[in-house]
Amino acid sequence: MAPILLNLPNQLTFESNVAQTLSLLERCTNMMELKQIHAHIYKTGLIIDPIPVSRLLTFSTSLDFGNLIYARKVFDRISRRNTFMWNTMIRGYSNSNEPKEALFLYHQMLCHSAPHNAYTFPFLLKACSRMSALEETQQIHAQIIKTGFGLDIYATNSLLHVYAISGSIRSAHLLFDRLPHRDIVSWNSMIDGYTKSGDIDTASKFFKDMPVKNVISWTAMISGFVGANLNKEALKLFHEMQVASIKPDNVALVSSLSACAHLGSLDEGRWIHTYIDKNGVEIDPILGCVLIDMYVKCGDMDEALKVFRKLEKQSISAWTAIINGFAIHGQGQEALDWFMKMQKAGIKPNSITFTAILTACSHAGLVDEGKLLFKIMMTDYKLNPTIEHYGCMVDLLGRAGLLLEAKELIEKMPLHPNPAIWGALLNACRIHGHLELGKQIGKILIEVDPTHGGRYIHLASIHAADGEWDQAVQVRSRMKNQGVSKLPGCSAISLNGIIHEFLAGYASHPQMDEIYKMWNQIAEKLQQDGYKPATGDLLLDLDDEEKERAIQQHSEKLAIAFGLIRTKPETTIRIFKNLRVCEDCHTVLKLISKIYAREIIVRDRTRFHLFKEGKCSCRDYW
DNA sequence: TTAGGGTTAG
Repeated sequence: MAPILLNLPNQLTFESNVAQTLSLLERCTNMMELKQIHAHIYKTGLIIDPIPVSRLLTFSTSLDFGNLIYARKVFDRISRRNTFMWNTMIRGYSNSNEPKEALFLYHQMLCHSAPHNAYTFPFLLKACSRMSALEETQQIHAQIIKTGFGLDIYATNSLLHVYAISGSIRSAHLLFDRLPHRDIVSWNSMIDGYTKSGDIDTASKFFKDMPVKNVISWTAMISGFVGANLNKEALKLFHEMQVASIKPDNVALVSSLSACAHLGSLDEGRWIHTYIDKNGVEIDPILGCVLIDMYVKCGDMDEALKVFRKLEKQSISAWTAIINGFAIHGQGQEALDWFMKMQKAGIKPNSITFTAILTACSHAGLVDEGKLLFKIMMTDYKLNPTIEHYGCMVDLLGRAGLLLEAKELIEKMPLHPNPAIWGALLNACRIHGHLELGKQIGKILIEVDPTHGGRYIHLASIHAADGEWDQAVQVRSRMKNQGVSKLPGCSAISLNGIIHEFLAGYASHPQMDEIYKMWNQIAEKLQQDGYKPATGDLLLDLDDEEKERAIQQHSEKLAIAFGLIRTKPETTIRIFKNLRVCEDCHTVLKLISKIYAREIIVRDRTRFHLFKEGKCSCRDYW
């Protein structure tokens, strides 16, 4: 380690020693150097001077290079601690993974009758916000008023922020209304609080009403829209932000890229990537990860890999995003290869990496590999499986037809099964025709998830598949009586940067006549190829002709017909669907890829399907 | 000293 003290003269006056030591502390870049300076401070008697000691604390509590344990040892040995020192330690803990310690320290501060200042409360409240500690926040709120800091904008804004994001948005709103002084931070916290409480309308109202907006206000609203799955609104706001001449920073770019990933908007995503390159935006680890994920979810693995290779440092999240990319593209072996590569590069997989690799095994039918990975995750990596991992395993076993094993896993798992777990098992029952078990699980699912329309549809379709039409109709009416609606199937296709959306059975597009005409042509060619509509997925008690008509109006069929009209021969057609592709549409898309010699890429709710020459990349395993 | 970001099963 560099001997930082080498050039320090031996004989110094007290004053010039203070000056030179402070200058050394300013240049200090790591704990080893800091320890040398600390020894020097001790040896030369500077330890009685509060300024160098405070600087020691500031450095050793810093997030990047600090060592909080060391800082605490220094702090505990200081005989006369001033408010700055207490605050520095409280701030250190509030940013650490033991924010509770900040509150303990504050308690000690009170016991020592050390005076507060305006900096004490924001640090303390930061600790509360990290823990969502509402009761403690209320106590500190009282303390703020008692000690006369009730009008301090930093203290009140910090309070507002904790209330807003810790599940007490009403307290935040009350406080906001009573504040004699509000600034942009107060408004931004309200926007963030309302979006995090799921009330996007009130958040929008605050955004609209605020007198001045900065990049944080715009980003809080954009990420609020993304969180509410209103990705189109998020991108619209991103554009409005450019019109308002607000320069997006990394956080704004991350939120907007995330919206592109959800929508599958490759063109928009590319535009943002170009913006990043042109403006020399530094790709930090989060931005890098989201950029990869955007390309992954828009179906462009090659570009995702290019971004990955160009990253200055490949973080665990970047590796995970790539592995997940291969997983959802059904390239199980590549996912496994990258998982090995990652470990060779010295990166230890985390819990999310295992979710990605188990998903890869599940989508590719790699049962033995998945089982082994699930085991070594616990034994070798000491990671406790979460509900997500169990979800992957139930899906992996269920899809492979090992239903009993999947059911056993659910019964034995130490966590309470959630709707997703039952959903995975139900899907397996549907694939493998285990109707009795399917009915049992369908009933359980409706009980645990009564507001989810898809659950009723599932159960009704299983009854229908078993010819129990009365039961199917009963489930449907129960759904109707409960006021639950089904999420309509929606397929989107992007042409020249414009997204065209199609809803199942809903003739909303201006070119609908042309689209139906095209579909009739397609249907004729399909028939010539020996295709018969598979109506098994339909739950309604319709006659066969009606069933055929209903199935012909599935959104992906309308989107493909439109894609064939509007794109040149041989162009790849990309479709994004909000639900799972049905069996009939899957068959049809395979045939169209052969008859029209087109590559068709469909991203459904869970994965990508690449239809080419009459086959699908999922090998009909989805 | 206070406010906004990511990768995760179905």
